[in-house]
Amino acid sequence: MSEKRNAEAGPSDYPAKRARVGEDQEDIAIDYNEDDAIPPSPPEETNLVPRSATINFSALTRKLAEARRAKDAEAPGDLTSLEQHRRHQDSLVSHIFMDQDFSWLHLKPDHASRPLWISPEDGHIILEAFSPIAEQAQDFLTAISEPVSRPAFIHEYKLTSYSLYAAVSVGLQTEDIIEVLNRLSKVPVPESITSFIRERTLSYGKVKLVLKHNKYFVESSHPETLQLLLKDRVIREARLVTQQADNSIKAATFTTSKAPVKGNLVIPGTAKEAEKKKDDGKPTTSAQTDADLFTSVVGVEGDEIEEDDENVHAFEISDSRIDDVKKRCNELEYPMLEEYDFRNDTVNANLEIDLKPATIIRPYQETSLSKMFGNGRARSGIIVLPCGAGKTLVGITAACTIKKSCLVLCTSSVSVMQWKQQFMQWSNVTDRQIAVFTADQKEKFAGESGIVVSTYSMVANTHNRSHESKKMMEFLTSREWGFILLDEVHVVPAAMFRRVVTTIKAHSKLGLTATLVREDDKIADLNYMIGPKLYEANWMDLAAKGHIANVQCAEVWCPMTPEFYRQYLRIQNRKRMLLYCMNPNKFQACQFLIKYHEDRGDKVIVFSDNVYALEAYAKRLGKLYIHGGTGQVERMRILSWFQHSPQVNTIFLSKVGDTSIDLPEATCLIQISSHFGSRRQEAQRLGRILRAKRRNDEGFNAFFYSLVSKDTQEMFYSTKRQQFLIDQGYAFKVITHLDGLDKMEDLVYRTRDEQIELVQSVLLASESEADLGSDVRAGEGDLAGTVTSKDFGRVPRMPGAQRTTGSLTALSGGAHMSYVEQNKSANKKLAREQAPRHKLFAKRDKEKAAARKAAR
DNA sequence: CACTGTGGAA
DNA sequence: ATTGCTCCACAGTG
Repeated sequence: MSEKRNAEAGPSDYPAKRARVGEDQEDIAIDYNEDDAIPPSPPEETNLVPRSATINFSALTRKLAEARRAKDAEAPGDLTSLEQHRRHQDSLVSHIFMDQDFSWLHLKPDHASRPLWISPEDGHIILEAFSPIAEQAQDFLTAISEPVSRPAFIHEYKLTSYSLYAAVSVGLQTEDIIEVLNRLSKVPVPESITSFIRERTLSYGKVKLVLKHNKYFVESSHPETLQLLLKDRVIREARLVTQQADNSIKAATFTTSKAPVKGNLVIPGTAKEAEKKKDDGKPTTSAQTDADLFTSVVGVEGDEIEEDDENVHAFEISDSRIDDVKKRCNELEYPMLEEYDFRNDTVNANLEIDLKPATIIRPYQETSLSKMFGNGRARSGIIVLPCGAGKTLVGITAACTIKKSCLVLCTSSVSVMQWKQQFMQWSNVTDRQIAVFTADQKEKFAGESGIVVSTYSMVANTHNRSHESKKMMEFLTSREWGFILLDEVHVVPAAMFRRVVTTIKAHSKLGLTATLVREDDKIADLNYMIGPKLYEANWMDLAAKGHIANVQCAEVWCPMTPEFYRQYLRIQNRKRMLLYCMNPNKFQACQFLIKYHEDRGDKVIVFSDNVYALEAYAKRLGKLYIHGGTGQVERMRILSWFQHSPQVNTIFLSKVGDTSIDLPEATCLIQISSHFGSRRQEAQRLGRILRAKRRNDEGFNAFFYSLVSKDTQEMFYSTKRQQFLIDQGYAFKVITHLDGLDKMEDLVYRTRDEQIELVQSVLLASESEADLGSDVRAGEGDLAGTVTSKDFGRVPRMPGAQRTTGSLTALSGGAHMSYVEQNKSANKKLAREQAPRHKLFAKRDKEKAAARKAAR
C-alpha cells in the first residue's frame, strides 16, 4: 500500500491523481482508512507569521486529531448505525480536502447564530458577513486580527503576531480575546489557537515606554517583567539609576505609581464632549467609553480594560539609548508600546488649540481615536483609513487632544500646504502657531509651542542643506515634540523613517495611511518603528454608510489593433509598454468614456504613469494635463480650473496625482497605463475619488475605469493590481465592448492610416527615447559613436522585423537580423560584456562610481 | 528656470 | 523566486 502511495507521489503526480478520482470510491475509502487517517502536514512551516512566531499549528492539530481518533477507536461497537454511516461518509469525502479537512471540529449546537469559524491550522478566521452580528464581530476581529479579504459575504481574517500585538496595545486582555472568539465561533476555539494567543500576548503589551516629566521610563504593571528585561545587558546599561535621598539605590526598586485612567479625558468633536459641556461637573466614566466597542460585541461585563487599582512599575532609561533599548526589546519579544502621558507633562508647554465648535467627527473617526487615547495617554500607532475618509481630521483631532507642540510630516510640499489649510479650517489654531517648513518656505512658530508642517525629505535629508534649512533643522531637533503626525506612512521607506524617528524627539507618534500594503515587506518595519495598527476601517462599510463614495469599478478590455499588436510582438519587453498604452482602441475607449462622463456632469481624472502617453493623450483629446514637469503655478491654475470652471471637466495626471493632490470634485477616474502591479497605487488612485461626496446621498456612484489592452502584459498587471481592491470588497466588472463607441463623432484614430501613423510615431518616440525623459542615455548613445538614437528613429516606415533590439545591441555590434533575442539573461550578459568596452564608457562609469563612493 | 542629485518604486 | 532596470518626482543650486 505504501508503495503504491509512493509511486503516486512521484513526478507524474497529476495523472496519478486523476486516476484516483476515477477509481472505485470504496477502494479509496479503505485505502485511506488503512493509511494514516490524518494526512501529512505540509512539509515546510506555512508562512503564517513572521519567524518569531513559529508555532506549529499543524502539529497541534494532528495531536488533537489523534486524540480524537484514539477515543473513537475505544468503543467502535457503541456507535449507532447512523453514526457509523456518517463516519463512513466522512471518510469518503475527506480525501478531497486532504489536510484541509476540518470536519472533525465539533460544531456547536447553535452554530448557525455564530458568525465565524477559525482554522486550527493557520489562524485564519472566516466570518459570515451576512450574520446579524457580523458588524460587531468585525469590530472585534479588526482589533485582534489582520483583514485578508473582505468581499461581500465572506470575510477572511488572519491572526498574526502583529495583530495580537496591536490588540494588546489597544487594551484587550488575553482571556477576553479568547472568550469573545469562543462566543463568536461556530466551533470551540481550537487548542492551537488559544495557545497561540496566550503565547503571543504573554509578552506583548506588557512593557511600555513612557515619557514622563521629560524622562524616558520603561514601565510595566508586572515587576517581574522588568526584572527580566534588566537581565539583558543592553537594557541594563541604558538604565539610569536615580539617586535616592537616602542613597539607597538598590537596583531592584522601581518607581511605583498609580496606573492612569482615562478619567475625564474627552476627545474633542465627539458626542461625549457635547455631553460634558452640558453638565460640566460630572466627569464621564472611563468604563463607559471603553466598553463601547467590547461590550457591544458580546456583553462581557466587568472586563475592565484598565486595571484601575493596579500599580505600575518603572525604571528610567537614558534617552540617548532609546533606540537600542527599543530594538533590544523587540528582539526579546517584549516590544515596547509607546505612550505619552501628555496630561501630566508639565515640562512642555501646552498648545492652546481646539477643534472649532462646529467640527464634529464621525463615529469611525471617534473609534479610531478612542483606541489611541484609550487609557488617557496617547498611544503610538497607525490608523488606517481610506483616503477621503477624513484622515486629516483624525490627525488634527488627535493633535487637539494632546495639545502639545506638534510636528506634521507629509510626502510633498503640496500636501504640506493642504495640512496647514486643514488645520486652519477645522481647528482654532492661529496663523502664528502653525508654521511650514519646505524648500521654499521656512517658518518658525511664535511662542513656546506650535505646529510645524513639513515633508519627510526635508527632515530626513542629512546633507546638502542650505543654511536656512540647517537652522530650521536645529530648531526641530533641539526641542521636544509632544506629537508627531506621519501622513501616508506607507510610502515612507524604512531607512528614511528611521532617520526621522531618531532625529526628532517625539513623545507619541501617529501614522496615518490608506493602504497598509506594499509589494515588499517593509511594512513590518513600520510596525515596530511607529507602533501597532490601532484601527483599520472597512471600506465597504464606510461606503455603505455614505462616508465615502460608492465606487463602480470596471476594467475595459481594448483589443490591440493589428499594427500595434504586430509591433508589440516584435519589440522587446520594455518598449512594449508604450505600445499598449498608445493602443488606438484604448485611445478611443478613453475618449468615449470621457465624453460619456462629461455629459453626465462628472469630473474626470485620467491617470497615466507614462509621461509620454499622458502627453499624447491629453494633447490629442484637447485636455489639460499635469506631470512632474509642470510648474507649480501652472499646476495650481489647472487644478483650480478643474475644480471651479465648468469648461474644464477632465484633466490628465501623471504619478504626481497619486498622492496628496486633493481633488474632491472628481467623480470619475480613468486609468490608461499602469505599469507594474502595485496594489498600493491602485488603491491610492481609487482613493482620489472616494471623497467624492458631492452627490453621495442620492445613491450616487463614482466610477473607476481601468483601460487594459487585450492580450498583453497589461492583463497580468491589472489583475495583480486589483487584488487589493477586491480584498476590500470591490467587484470588478469587465467591459469588452463600449456601447455607442462606434457612433461617436470625431472619434480619434478611426482610420487605419491614422493608426499606422500613430504606431510610427510611437515607435519613433520609443526609439529616440529622448521623449521618454532621460537625456543622459541619449547622450551615451551618441558617445558610443556607432549609432545615434536619431538614426534609429529615422527609418520607421517599415513594420517588418529589421531591428530586434534597442540601441544597446546595436552598440555592441549585434544589430544583425540574425540576432534574435532568446532570453533576457543572455541579453544581460551581452550587455555586461560589451558595455564597458568603450573607453568613454569606462571612464564615465569610473567617475560615477567614485562619486558615489565619495558620497558615502 | 534649467540642471543635478537623491531617493523611491516595482 | 529574485534581482535588475528604468522612470519619476522633489529639493536645491547658480
